[in-house]
Amino acid sequence: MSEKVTIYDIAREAEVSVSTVSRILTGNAPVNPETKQKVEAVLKKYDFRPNRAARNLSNQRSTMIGVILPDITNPFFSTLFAEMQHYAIAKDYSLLLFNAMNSLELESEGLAYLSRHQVDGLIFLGGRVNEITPPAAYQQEIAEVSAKVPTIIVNGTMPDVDAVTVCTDEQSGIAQVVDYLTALGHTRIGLLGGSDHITVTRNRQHAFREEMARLDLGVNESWLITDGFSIESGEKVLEALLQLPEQPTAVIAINDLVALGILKSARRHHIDIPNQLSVVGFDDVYLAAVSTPELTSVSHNYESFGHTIVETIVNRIKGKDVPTSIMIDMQLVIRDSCQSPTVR
Amino acid sequence: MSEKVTIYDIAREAEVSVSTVSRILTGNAPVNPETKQKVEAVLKKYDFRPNRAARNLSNQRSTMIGVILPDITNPFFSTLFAEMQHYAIAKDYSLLLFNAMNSLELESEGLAYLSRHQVDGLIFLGGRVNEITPPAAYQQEIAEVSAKVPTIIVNGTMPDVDAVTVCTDEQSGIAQVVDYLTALGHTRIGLLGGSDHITVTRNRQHAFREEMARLDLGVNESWLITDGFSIESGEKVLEALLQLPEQPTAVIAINDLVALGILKSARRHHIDIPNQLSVVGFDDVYLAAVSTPELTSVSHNYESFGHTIVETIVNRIKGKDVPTSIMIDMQLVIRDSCQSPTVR
DNA sequence: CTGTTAGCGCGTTCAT
DNA sequence: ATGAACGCGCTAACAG
Repeated sequence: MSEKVTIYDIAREAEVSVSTVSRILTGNAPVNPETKQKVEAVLKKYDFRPNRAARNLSNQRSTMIGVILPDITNPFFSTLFAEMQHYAIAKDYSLLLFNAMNSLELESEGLAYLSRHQVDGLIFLGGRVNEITPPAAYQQEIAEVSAKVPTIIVNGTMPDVDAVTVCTDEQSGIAQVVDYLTALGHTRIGLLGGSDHITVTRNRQHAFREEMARLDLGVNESWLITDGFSIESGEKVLEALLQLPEQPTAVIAINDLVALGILKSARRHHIDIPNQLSVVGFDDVYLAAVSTPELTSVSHNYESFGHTIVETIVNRIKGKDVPTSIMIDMQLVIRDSCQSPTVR
Repeated sequence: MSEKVTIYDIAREAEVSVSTVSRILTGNAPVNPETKQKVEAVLKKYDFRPNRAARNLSNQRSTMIGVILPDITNPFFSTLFAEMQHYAIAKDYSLLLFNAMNSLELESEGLAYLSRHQVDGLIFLGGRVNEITPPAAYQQEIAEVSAKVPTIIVNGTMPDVDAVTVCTDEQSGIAQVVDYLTALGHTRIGLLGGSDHITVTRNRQHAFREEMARLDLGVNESWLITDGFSIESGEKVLEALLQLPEQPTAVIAINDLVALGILKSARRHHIDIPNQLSVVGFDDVYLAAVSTPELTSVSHNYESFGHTIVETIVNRIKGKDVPTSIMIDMQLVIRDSCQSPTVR
């Protein structure tokens, strides 16, 4: 793989010393314009690429940023990853991905894996950082790693860990949804999906209760049903909802996959959406735009989300000061899955 | 990031030479069991991890395998990637992913990117290797890279390029679908989606014609409608089909996303699936199992698919002989989107 | 079986 | 502004 040509080769051919070549390559020191021209000619003659391993060894860094996430198959993560990679490469960093296959245990292997690779930074999405009370051992692992390498936790937290958190403004996102639904005339609203031990569930439920209270609307606690984050979970929570004596006229799903499950289950029960029930998703993954009906959802701005994450970790790596906590806006995207409640 | 301890440190503490430590680390030479015990004690006392950059520099390799694919957001690619990563790590290799965002141009950047990283091997999925007549420049790029680093092309080809190809047996997959549909009583079958300039489209159309011919069934060429590979494409091709004077009783979609689009469009037109039209997908992505109705599809065995790809590239990297072309079985997965044609 | 030593390719003081 | 020389951490050839 390596083009066997080294800086010695081009130094010889350009009749200068290796240090001069190195200086030109790194731009870390002034070089006479003329000799610079001469060397650069040789450089491009051989299409020279400095050896990465040697450079890493000398620099004591890898210019790689590790990413641990629970499931690259999930459109939320894959979309965000794609954006992050785009910006990372633009900033001359590489993203090394570890897919934990939804296993908190495997995340430990991921930590070891990325450690072995001496990544310069670490981005942790989902998984253990989303646990409301993570096992001490898991917490300890992250604490150790983050003590050595700049770490940023996305949409999660980890007590006693020195990491920057970048979160999307779920509070505002949920508030926007509630405002939208109530403006349509809904007062009976449910919040479906998620898991009780996961922070995003708690956060969104909390935001929901707050906004409902602000509008002087009551929350029917039996309409907060948790089960998980998958399409299957969405099917189940709607089934559960239908068992209840009373039903809401609108439901907010913890994420789009759950919303899609709700849509699927509703079809089976011949419940017309949005006519009989309004449904709102969360995350605005690309599937939201192609479901039937197309799903109204709360969107992360994936581009600026990914940009901010990478920007932040790079700044931390370079030792710049960065806020310990960053918030990204969310935005309601209105499609076809909601309407005013019909009088029944 | 690096635990400042080196093999010199442990050599000193274990009272041996660095080479002995190195030998133990690599297992490349016999070491006295006793001294081995002694050293290993020190090794784990410090939880020693050899510096990767140094090792790479010395070994002239990176133990990284580059992966270029068009869209990590596509469940086919993300699922396959997850499997490949799993096996790669088990074999002590790392996968460095480059997501080309559906741009053939960006693939060139990806090639350069992975080249810079001196990956030991390259896996190319989709994109230019799927073009029936790729631009010469693109072909040239891959030829140059594959001359230096073992390359494997998945479900595609590239003329005049020294690369191993690993393909799934689309021929058999399509045949299984046709056999299944005809066994149900269908004789009027269409094949929807894909693009004319893409090999998989051509291959599957070819397989379709062959199997239909083998069964003495005619192919209505107007029922082969191409548009693309997305959900939106699926919607469009069904719309186009409905414009035709005659319609098939069953359609095979070029992939599951197209099939999902067909399902969506059918709902809008109040076409009951499978009652009025049977639909079969291809790839068996996880969405197939959660659509309404659940989609009958042809499945790659993702696990053995990913395993084979990684196994093959690793063997090539190690200089072992590998077949230049490998075929992976596909398997029909029957769900709810097909039934016997109703008499109309 | 073990120790010594010379690279691997590049960045970087320290002189000049 | 430029060059000589050393260090980064590890492997492997060469002695012993």
